[in-house]
Amino acid sequence: MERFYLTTAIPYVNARPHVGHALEFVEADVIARHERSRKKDVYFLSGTDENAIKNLQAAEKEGISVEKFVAQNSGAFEELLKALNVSHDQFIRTTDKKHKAGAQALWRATAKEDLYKKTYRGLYCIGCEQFYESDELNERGECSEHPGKKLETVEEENYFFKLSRYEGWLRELIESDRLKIVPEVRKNEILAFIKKGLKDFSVSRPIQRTHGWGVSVPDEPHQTMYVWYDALANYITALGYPDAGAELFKKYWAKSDVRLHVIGKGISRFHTVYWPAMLKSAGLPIPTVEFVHGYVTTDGQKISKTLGNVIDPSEIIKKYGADPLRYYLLREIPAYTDGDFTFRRLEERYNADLANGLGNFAARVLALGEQVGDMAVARVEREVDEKIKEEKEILKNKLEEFKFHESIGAIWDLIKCGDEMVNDKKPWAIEGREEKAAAVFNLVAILDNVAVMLNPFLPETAAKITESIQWSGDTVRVRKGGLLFPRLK
RNA sequence: CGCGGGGAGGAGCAGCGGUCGCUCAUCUGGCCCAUAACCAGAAGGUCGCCGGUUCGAAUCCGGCCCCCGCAACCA
Repeated sequence: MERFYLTTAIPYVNARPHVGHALEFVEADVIARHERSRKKDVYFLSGTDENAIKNLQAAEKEGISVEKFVAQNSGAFEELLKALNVSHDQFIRTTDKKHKAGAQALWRATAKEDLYKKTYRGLYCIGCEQFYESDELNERGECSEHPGKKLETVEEENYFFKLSRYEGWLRELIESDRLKIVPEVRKNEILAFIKKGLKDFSVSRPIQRTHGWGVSVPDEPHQTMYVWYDALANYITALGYPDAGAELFKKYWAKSDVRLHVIGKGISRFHTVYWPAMLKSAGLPIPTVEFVHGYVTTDGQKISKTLGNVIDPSEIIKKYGADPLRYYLLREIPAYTDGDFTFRRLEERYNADLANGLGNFAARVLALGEQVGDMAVARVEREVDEKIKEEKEILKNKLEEFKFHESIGAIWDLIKCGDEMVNDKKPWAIEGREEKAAAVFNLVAILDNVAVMLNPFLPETAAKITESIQWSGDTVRVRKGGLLFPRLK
């Protein structure tokens, strides 16, 4: 059986999840559910990245311990996954002991010549506890967060990773699609970045700055791993790396047919440049595909706390339900670029597509079905059958390219076709019971297939439809349930 | 000259060399199984501006204007 491993990125937990995180979770979930339905052996990982220095500062601001702080926020992410009905198999936290040990093992496995110590010298802001480049500062040479505070020139010794050594290899890897980056725009972006020349990057921080928060460098008690170095490792530590006997690691990393990372555009460099190089250095297989989605803006603006336009996805779910949010993210946000979220648009989509489209089609077919009672299972009309096959093919092909918005569109094309058929055949006016039942049967078949196609996208709704169509031997009976999506307002 | 994306009817998008297409909203007609839903049809655009290539350009080339991202710890 073909093996398929996929992951979401593990978000930072210095704040609660916003609607953008929901986009990535839902997209990854659609892939996972779709591949499972195609009888692939799927393993789906999500989790949280908790070892960043910034968590220390954020926790301090709220006056709680950093452990408690990250646990709280990590919990919020896990709850969001649940509320969205995401079907992940594991949720990893990078503060897990297992993960930390795994990250250290990856460090140890890294080729000796790739890790070296170097002195770093830069402008350091005591307030922010971070380095700044001179062009990031204002005219007086101060950071925007702490005006009036002079930056200090600080010198520290860090470990560096010899990324430069992998320049040619990475370029070939990506150009040849052995590591496939979707969409093309992102592939080109990364190639342009590589062609400019790769610099070695710092992979550790002195413990004075991290206060011991994070994963310590093996045999170097005074150094903490750079948070990205440990974070990226989550994709394999979750599977049991480095334990040689770890079944999951063998199955879903070492010998998997597909290793897919679903990530946002802001972190593509880490995933398509650093991460493959780190794995290569440690002699491990690299990912096969990386899908880079765009960002969700709200009212056309970038989501940011300072703008105060952060939308809490759990609020949307509470008000409209999980499937309507899933639908909006998948249909309204173009898969390859940024998309906008507004409540107005959500309500428009809800009424037009979910209530009037899907919901109403289901209601009229089920009502007709209930009228005729038991229907004989027969071959569906050729025309209908072909239409169903055609739309299923479109759905599958578009999904393989991660074009969620176009993929889900195929289902609505089928619904449209079903609606036309109802108007055209007028089953309610057919006199003979047999003829009437036969006409309705074709409509039920369409609805049934709509449910199957809908399953990866709107699992709750798909299940409701499936429940109301009862197949038993050579007859099928239909039970009209409540409204799938009551119209708003 | 830092890199990239984009400017299309009221809104959002597909098209990327051959009569501007789709969805939503609007109007008219049909239907009455259905959630004032569904079906058919209509109206609405000089495809950012200027110039060029071409028999022919939203589509290719050059210039300009305007938005928006990224620029090595943002999904």
